[in-house]
Amino acid sequence: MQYNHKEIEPKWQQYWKDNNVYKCDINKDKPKYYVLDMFPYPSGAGLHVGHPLGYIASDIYSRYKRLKGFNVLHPMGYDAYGLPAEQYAIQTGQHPEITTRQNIDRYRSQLDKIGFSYDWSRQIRTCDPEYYKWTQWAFIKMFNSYYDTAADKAMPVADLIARFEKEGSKGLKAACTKELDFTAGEWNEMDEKQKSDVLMNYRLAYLGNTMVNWCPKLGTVLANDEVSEGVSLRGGYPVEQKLMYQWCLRVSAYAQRLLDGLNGIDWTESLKETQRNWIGRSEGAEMHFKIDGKDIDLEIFTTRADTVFGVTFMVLAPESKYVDMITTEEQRKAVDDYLASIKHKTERERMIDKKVSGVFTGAYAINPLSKKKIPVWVSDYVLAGYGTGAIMAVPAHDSRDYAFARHFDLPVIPLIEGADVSEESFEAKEGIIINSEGEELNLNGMQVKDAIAATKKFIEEKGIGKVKVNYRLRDAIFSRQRYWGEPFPVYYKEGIPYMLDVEKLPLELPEVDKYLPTESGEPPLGRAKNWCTPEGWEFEKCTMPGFAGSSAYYLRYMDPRNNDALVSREANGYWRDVDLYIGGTEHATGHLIYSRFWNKFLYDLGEVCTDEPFRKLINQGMIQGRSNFVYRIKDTNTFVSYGLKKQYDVTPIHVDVNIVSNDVLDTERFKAWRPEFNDAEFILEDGKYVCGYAVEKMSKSMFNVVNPDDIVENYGADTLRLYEMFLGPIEQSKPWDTNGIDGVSRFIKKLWNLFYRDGKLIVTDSEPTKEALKSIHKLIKKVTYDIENFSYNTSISAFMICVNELTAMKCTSRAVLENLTVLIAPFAPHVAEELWHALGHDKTVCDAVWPECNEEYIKEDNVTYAVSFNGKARFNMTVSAGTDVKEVENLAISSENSAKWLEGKNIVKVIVVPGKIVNIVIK
RNA sequence: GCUCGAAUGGUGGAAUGGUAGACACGAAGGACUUAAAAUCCUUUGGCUAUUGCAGCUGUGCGGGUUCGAGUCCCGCUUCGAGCACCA
Repeated sequence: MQYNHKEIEPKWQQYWKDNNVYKCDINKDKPKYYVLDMFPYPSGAGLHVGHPLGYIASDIYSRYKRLKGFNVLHPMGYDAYGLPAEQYAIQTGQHPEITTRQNIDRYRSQLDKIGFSYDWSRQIRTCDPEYYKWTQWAFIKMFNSYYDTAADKAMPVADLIARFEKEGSKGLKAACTKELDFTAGEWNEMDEKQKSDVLMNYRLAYLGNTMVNWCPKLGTVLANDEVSEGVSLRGGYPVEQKLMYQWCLRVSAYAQRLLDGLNGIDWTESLKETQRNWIGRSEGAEMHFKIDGKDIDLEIFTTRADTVFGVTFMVLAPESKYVDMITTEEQRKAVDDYLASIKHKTERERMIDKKVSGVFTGAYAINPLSKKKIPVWVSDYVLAGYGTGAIMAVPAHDSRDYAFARHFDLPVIPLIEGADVSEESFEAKEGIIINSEGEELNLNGMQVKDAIAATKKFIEEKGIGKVKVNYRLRDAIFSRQRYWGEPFPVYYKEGIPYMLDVEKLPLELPEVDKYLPTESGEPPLGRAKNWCTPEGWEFEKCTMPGFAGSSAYYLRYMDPRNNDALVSREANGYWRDVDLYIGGTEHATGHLIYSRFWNKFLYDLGEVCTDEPFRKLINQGMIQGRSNFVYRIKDTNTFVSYGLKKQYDVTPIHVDVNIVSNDVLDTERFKAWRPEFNDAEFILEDGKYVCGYAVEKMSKSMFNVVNPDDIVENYGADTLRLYEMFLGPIEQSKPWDTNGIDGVSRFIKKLWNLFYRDGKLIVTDSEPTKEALKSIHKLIKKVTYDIENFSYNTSISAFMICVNELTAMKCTSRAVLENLTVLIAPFAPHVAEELWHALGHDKTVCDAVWPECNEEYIKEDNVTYAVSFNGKARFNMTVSAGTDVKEVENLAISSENSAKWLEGKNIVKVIVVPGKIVNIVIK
């Protein structure tokens, strides 16, 4: 039998399916292991060769762990809600459900061809009502919870109400939108609406008036992680700031826990760093500056408390509530004009426009330490959303304050010895403090670090301010003015939102006639008929964002068909958390933050048993495209080969990489490719047309998309799997280049030929030779080590070496080849299954046991030392294994080869590294 | 601007502080073949030798630690990623 992937791959895929080989259930006799891929959004373009990279890596690990005796949970599903299907629906009128289902089917057939070991019985789709029931359920739970900052966990809102009834807001420690102050009596006097508004201030899922990223083109709001540099991540449309009444999740309440949790999990340092940046913790102080002549405390946040004596003015964000309160009559018009001038500017325009602008309010504040009067200004360089929306300006030591001071000719007082502030600000946080002596506090002569601490202590004691930690992480805006998403389980009665009973879930997405907003500007759900409770109360018309459905899907896989709980206690107690999670870095500040938040919330509720959902995470690199170019001589239809193009005036044109091999163009197929090239002529070099190349994003427009189906068709799934892993470390981004694939293809054939010659099985029961045992046990050791360290490319190299060795020694021993088959099974499951059965096994190779390395076999008989003089290797010396170190030293010195190096020299010392090197230091 | 990574042949990439370039691609030469494909063998970092065994040099740049540095430390350069009027 010849190796024929077209025959064996469909055969074993069918066998695995028929025998439910990859179905897994709770089995308390085995340790569990949970391997998860980030589930895909099924786009219309199908999979390209880059998508399966992470899936192959996780599949190898799953199969390996199974052979190691673990009960492995390895599921797959689809993140089915998303904008592209909806955009397509708007254009064509086709229901997004239909598009989504078609795309899912396409994905599934592509995935099936690669031979993954998913337990498809656990498949989930986020758009299935039985799935999103639990997304809605979690939302209700969040609505009914608040964050107790004393207990540092989520608690029921019912407890909060009980507390308000007894003692009002006194002494409450809770995450909130703004600090409220009321007595029990006041609370009990409030009507339903007022109470609802107060509670909204604390709920983890709340309705709030927030500045949102509004994208007019998409007709929806977007979360911070869905916007980059003022444009939407999807589509690249401009995004503007708008105040809207929206559902939000109080993610910020979990900021510190999200930060702390990073320390205990096995993620790459760069990914953790990205999350730390995103959470953006900064430790500082909140201070009060009195407004001169008014009973107003201006609250600011600073990380540089030591610089208070250098504050020469203050700045408010244009949106700050203080602006209106303190502006004097004389300045009123100037301030109003300024506010109007920036109001029509979008966030993006504000960012691009780095010109200094601002206006004086007419008011003065009193510096609490120096007691000096300082002017208060308004400027858009201060952000409303961070800190308190007001700053104390220290132009000597902050570049933005410096620019502002220079522009409006405000004083600059240097505070650090030797700092030259004539040209620019001095921002280093070190040096000796000067010019900082007040009536009660003197910082002069201190180091910056000590001065910060001393100032913080002082202001706390005097009640001028308090130490405060600020986070950049904002609450997640949870409403989308879209159709294709989870409906909120919310209805409104007289303007007050109420949650649907959990028993009535899921609240299914209704049908609409069109997927556009209504004429009155309501979201598409405004078109749904009878979108209200039986009593006639209207349902929420927004839907949930993309990250809603992906925030807890890993929990649902544990118990996907449970209709009574997101996941049963039993299933969650057994599977616990994801041991290995593989996916792209692009989710670092989106999904991976929301998921961790969601999980921590469910943990607080006692619904899940682990605080962190993903124990180890690997980011697979992006596969880029490798585009090819042909060079057309201007105004002709003649194409010149790469090496000769300099002699002509040429235009590079993208050419389909599928008609190019090793950068050599198939000219006949090129002519047939497109009508305009039918009569193309070529100027060749060495009889070939050589193309240029470039690394670009893999996309249709670059003609560099390589489809995994084509590779499977031509080379087989096993070759595709091996080659994707052989390309380089999984975490590294790299361009796809099909050229090297022949190498792994040859390897599989060589492996096959160890078992078959002239179509006949040549495996014998003969005793394996010592060399064969050594070769295979070295392989066992190497491959085991490499898989554990996700270094798949080097383990494939080891396979190649071993197969070459066994071929050279004509090894036909069953014992050796059986081990080889099990070792290759995670990488190339089809060929392994075929060979395993050929060796006479009835059961699947998935039930085999991973072989153990026997060190006895790989012990070297002889050990070769590199003998060097002063670190320069000069000759090799072979001694028998186990030779005493002292003896090795003597042999090296007395060797003939040493003679000329030692001539007339003194030996200073001799260093022997066991099994490796002898270095003789001479003088 | 701040933070984190990375830099090794023509290419993808190997190297617990111990003979740098494993493995693979590509290229060159050869064998088999009427021919091609497939397969197999040899060479392949650079330079000098190749009628001589060999020698020198070499992991972005400059220093340092060490008997010994691609690997550790300090200072740069370039590229990539994240954050960014965040006070």
